[in-house]
Amino acid sequence: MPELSVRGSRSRKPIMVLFDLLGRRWAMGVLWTLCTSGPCTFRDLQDQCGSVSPSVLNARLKELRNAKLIGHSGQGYHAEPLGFELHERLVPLGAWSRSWAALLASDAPEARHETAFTQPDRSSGS
Amino acid sequence: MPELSVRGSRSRKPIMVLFDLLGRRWAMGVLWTLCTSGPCTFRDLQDQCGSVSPSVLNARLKELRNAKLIGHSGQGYHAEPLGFELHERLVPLGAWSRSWAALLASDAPEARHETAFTQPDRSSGS
DNA sequence: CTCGATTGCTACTGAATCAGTAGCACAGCG
DNA sequence: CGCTGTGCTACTGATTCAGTAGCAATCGAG
Repeated sequence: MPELSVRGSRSRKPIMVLFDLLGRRWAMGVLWTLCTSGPCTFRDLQDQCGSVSPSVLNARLKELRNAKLIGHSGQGYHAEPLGFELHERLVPLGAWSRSWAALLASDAPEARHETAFTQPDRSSGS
Repeated sequence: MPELSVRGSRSRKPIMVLFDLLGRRWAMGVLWTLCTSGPCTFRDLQDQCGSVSPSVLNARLKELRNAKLIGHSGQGYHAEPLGFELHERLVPLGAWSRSWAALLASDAPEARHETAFTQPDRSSGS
């Protein structure tokens, strides 16, 4: 029963519980898409998020639904009030991320092929 | 070379790049700890985050450093200006998470053993 | 310098999660 | 009935994570 042992939100602090929920592949992306692109169907979400695996998408959808962040109606999936609230707190991140990305790009122009974080090497100690 | 192929931040949008960076185990937790508990050593971080694997912690540390969010001095690891900026945007999440957790707890008091998201089961026992 | 303690980090194994593909059940339409 | 669209599950292989052990370097004490 890995449900009650592994991802036990290592802490009781709500912020850590939230980080545990959002710190999963596509969790924030799905919420963001649902809040910015309006209601989407399962397959719309797959397409807009870059062909996520249906298994993973379904898992995130269930978790997000259990967290009361999103819901599912006849028109597809949609963000619920709580989800929009969280999204509101995430919006500043979107603005900040742009200046941050610009700074990173200007600081290491030749190193930002893809992710820019997972460098192949950082040798040259000291 | 998984560095340039897998986690390609499925999108070019900075927000998705950021979500890709933060959407990993302990990424946000490490930054949060560094910003709230001040400079920490490698092992302090391990302890305060709940015994993270050194391999994973080291990976997050490298990514966060490449992202210019944190740095490493003689006194241990510490958040850099950029990291504090991001933390500032994360603080509202902390406040919101508390009311959210309270709502979730009052809505399903007997279901919030641990994570409250990963339901133990949903497919009738067969 | 040697001892012991601390720090930063790597290596290894097994488990959990993720990606990618195929396919099924159900509903609406002609 | 056949066709299309939607929601979702199952399966396999790859990636990531957890947990443990251990090593090189550093620092204070003797």
